[in-house]
Formats: sequence, structure tokens, C-alpha cells
Amino acid sequence: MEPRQGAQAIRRALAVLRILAAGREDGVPLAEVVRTTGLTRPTVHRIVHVLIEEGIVERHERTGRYAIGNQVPELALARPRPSRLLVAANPSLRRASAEIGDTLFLTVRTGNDTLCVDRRIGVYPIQVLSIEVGARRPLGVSSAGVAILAAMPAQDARKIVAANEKRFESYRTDVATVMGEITAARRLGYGMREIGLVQGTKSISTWIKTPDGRPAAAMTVSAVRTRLGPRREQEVVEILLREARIIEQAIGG
Amino acid sequence: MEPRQGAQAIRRALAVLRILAAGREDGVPLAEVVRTTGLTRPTVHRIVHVLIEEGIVERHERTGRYAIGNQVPELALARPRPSRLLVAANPSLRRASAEIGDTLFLTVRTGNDTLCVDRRIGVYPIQVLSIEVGARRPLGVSSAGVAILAAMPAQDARKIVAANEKRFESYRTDVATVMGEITAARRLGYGMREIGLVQGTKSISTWIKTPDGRPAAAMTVSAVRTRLGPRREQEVVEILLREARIIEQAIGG
DNA sequence: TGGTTCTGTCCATAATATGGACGAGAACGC
DNA sequence: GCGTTCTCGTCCATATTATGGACAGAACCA
Repeated sequence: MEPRQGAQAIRRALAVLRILAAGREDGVPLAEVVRTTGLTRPTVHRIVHVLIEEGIVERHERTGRYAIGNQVPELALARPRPSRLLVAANPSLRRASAEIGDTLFLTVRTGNDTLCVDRRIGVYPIQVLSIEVGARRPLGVSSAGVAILAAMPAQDARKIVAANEKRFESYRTDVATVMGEITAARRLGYGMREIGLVQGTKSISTWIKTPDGRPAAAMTVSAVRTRLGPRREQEVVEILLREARIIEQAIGG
Repeated sequence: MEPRQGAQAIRRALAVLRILAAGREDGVPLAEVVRTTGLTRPTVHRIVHVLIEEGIVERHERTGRYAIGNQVPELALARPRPSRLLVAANPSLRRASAEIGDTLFLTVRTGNDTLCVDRRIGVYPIQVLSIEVGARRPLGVSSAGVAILAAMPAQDARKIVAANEKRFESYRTDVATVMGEITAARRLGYGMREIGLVQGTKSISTWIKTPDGRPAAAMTVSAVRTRLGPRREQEVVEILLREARIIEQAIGG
């Protein structure tokens, strides 16, 4: 089904857009888009500037970086506002946040990326707030990404990891490391990162599957490492697994 | 500046997307996309199906219609949430809504369309709720569109109206009628439609300009016609004009 | 100065997107 | 049943379109 052809340019433009999306408000310099997409510079340059003319991309005056433009949220308004998943996960996130007290994230898979779609701040005075709603990362560099990859067929996971290879460098990881973490997550039943993306933090993620068995999202707890010793890790995992199953029920029915 | 070339396919794909956006959740049949874009059917078909593979477009199982897909709001998350305009307009909308009591809309221009970005329901028991946030129409068919067109240089307005010609049919209007309404709005200082898009309703719109003098948005009151006689029309217009100037100050500074 | 980065542009070329033509399926009338 | 009129989907020869190697400028650093 996949290889429908006759639209190379459109696919490339979308690839560029997804990279720009990862740069959020600040955007991304042209050279980085070139590096991560593997396209040539003239091609990326042309695509980006056409998208600017169309209002889909903006360029920051000061920095020269390219970012997702105004018209993307405008197009997004065509869809009904809160997604099924967000609605279904809402009570679970509230409950788990109250019980655990550390920051909770809800992350979905979109293509080869993870995308944070919800965040709940807990009551404990030290909170890990590095990830914001809208944050986008290559699948594999966060515990949420590892969890999602672990929940899909090994072959699919390997393909995605391979596709993200170029982008791993900037997160100081590589294909072998990520594949190891995925295997570990499969054995444990959840994703874990002793060294979070921020120094001194630790993250635990459970996956959430759609009725057809494919991972749709991950629920993550991030905290300073000292707060997540082996004992507490088990407690947190139990809560996350319980709520993940509840969310699966909610999106299934 | 405009005619940067080497990306026909990308521009076409975006044109298709904008038509699909006008279809909101329900989407649009292929034939209508063909008609309104002026592209050939094979081309539209190919574009739409590539966009489906990429997750940018979805197809409704039952109806076969095409609609904006999941990934568009996901890309939109890359931008900071509430726009400057929405923030700036918020107090004005609240004030005007309280004073007037009928439904208020905030509408922006996006390309050749109007897009409803905010709506406030008033206290009066009969409210005109035909337009929802996200609703998208060709510039010219609503009072908001007429107001925005009236506030821009005549030449630009004419170009946009001409570009929308094909789409006017489904709204039972035409280029000549719209141009007439624009002239009337210029004279009055605000946009007005005795016959709203819904039978028996009437709408009044004032334009909101950016510091550089170009219209950025319109503020609209819609009500059943009997509630907007000449006397009350003047009252409403005064409030709308006052708040429009306040919003202009807020986005200017 | 030369050595890095970065961004932008040209244009001959090949690969890509195009659209006319054909076909299938569904809904309607008779 | 059979024609008519819609819709959507696919093929493939064609030329239009997107491509990317090569060149160039700008900014920064040593």
C-alpha cells in the first residue's frame, strides 16, 4: 500500500515540516533540516521558501531559523477540538498525578516521532518540567519513545530506529543503545531511563495500546532520580500500568 | 516576490488542504475539490491519497469524503498556544458580549478565506450559532469577509473575490453581488448582511487592522433580524467600532 | 590572510508529476 | 432488464517540473 508514487515533492515538504515542528517556536536552521532529512540544500531551500510564501512556515527575523507558521493551527481548527485519547486519558492522568505527585506526561506516536500531548504537574516541590506540550522527539530518545517502540512488532521498531539514526546524534545516543533499551523495556513491561534527557532525572513510561494491539501512546513519570529508587519505582509502575489499562478500555469501547 | 517556482506540486497540495479544511469534520468529496481547485481529477486524487498515506488527510469510512487528518493538529502543537490576537481580543469580546447580548464572532483572514477563531454566546435567549470556531468560508460570503475585504486596497479585494468566484456558487452569490456589498461596507464603515447565511438572521461586522494598516480580523454580531433594527444597529456598531479600536491598540503596542 | 561555518541562486538535466482516456461501481428512472 | 448520470480510481506516454552540482556571498574565528 505504501509506495504510491507521483508526489515526491509533497512527501519531501512534509518531511521538512516535521523537522521544523520538532524545533517548536524557536525553529530550526536550514542546515539542520538538510542534515536530518538527507535532502540537498537547494531542495530544502526551495521547499522552505515556498512554504513561507504559502504561510505554512515562518522565518524568525533575528535568528534566521525556520519554524511552523500561522496557517498550520488554522488548518488544524478544521478538526474537532479535543481528541478521543485526550478525553479518555484525562481522569487517569488526574488520578495518577494525585497519587504519584511527580510530573506526568502523555505522549503519542506520530510517524517516527514522539509528541507530548498532555502534561500534569504534581504536588511534590521538585518537578521535572523539561518536556512541554508540543515537544517532539525522535522515537527512541525518551523513555516514552522506548516504551512505544517496545510495544510494537520488533521489525517495525527496528525500521523506525534505523530511520531516526541521523537524528540520534544530537541526543547523544545511537541505534545500538536504543535497541538495547527497547529489549530491556520488553522484558520489564515498561520503558525506563536512568539518565533522563536532563541530568539527574529518571523517567518511567508505560505504553497504551489501541484495540488492534498497536501502541498509541505512552504515559510517563519524570522525577529527580533520588525520588525513584527501586521500591518507589515498583509503586509508580503499578499505578501507571493500572491507569494504562483503564485508558485502553476507554478508547476501546 | 510571489512567483517563486519549482514547487507546483506543493502549492497544489496546500490548495487541496485548504479546501478540505473548509469541510471541517465532515470533509469534502473528491469531485468538489476538483471543482473548486480547478485541478484535474487524477491530480487531486493522487495528492489526496499521498496525503492520506502521510497522515495529513483522513477519509471517512462511511461517506468517502476527505477531511483534515490527525497530523495537522499535531504539527500545530509546535506553535505557542493562544495567538496574540486571541489574547488581545479576549477582554473586548467579553465586554461587547455582555453589552450586546447576541452572539459575537472573531474572524481572521487566512489566504482567500475567513476563519472563525473565537465565539462568545450572549445572554439573550435566541442566539445565532450557525458559525463555529474553525468554520472557514470564502472571503466575501459572510459579513465578516465583506468587512475584511472592504478594509483592504480595492485592487487586492478584487483579486481575492475573483479567485473565489468558483466557490461562490454554493453560497448562492456571485462576484458582482459581493463587490457591491464591499462598496457599501466601505461607505458605511462596517460590513452588514441583511440576509445572513441562515434565513432570518442579520450580521454586522467591523474590521480590525494591524499597525501596518492591513485588515487582520473582523468582529461580528449575528442575531435574528428583528432584533437588529436601524436604531439598535447603530448602538451595536458603536460598541463594535469602539472595541475594534481597542484591539488594534493592543496588537499594535 | 585563509579556513570555517552558514544561506542563497543558477540552470542544464533527468526524473517527476501530469492529465487524457478508460473502466468500475452506485443511484436513479423507466 | 438497460440506459443515463453521477461518483471515484488507475494507467502510462508525455513534457513539464523539480532536482542538485556548482558557484557565490556573508559572517565569524584564528
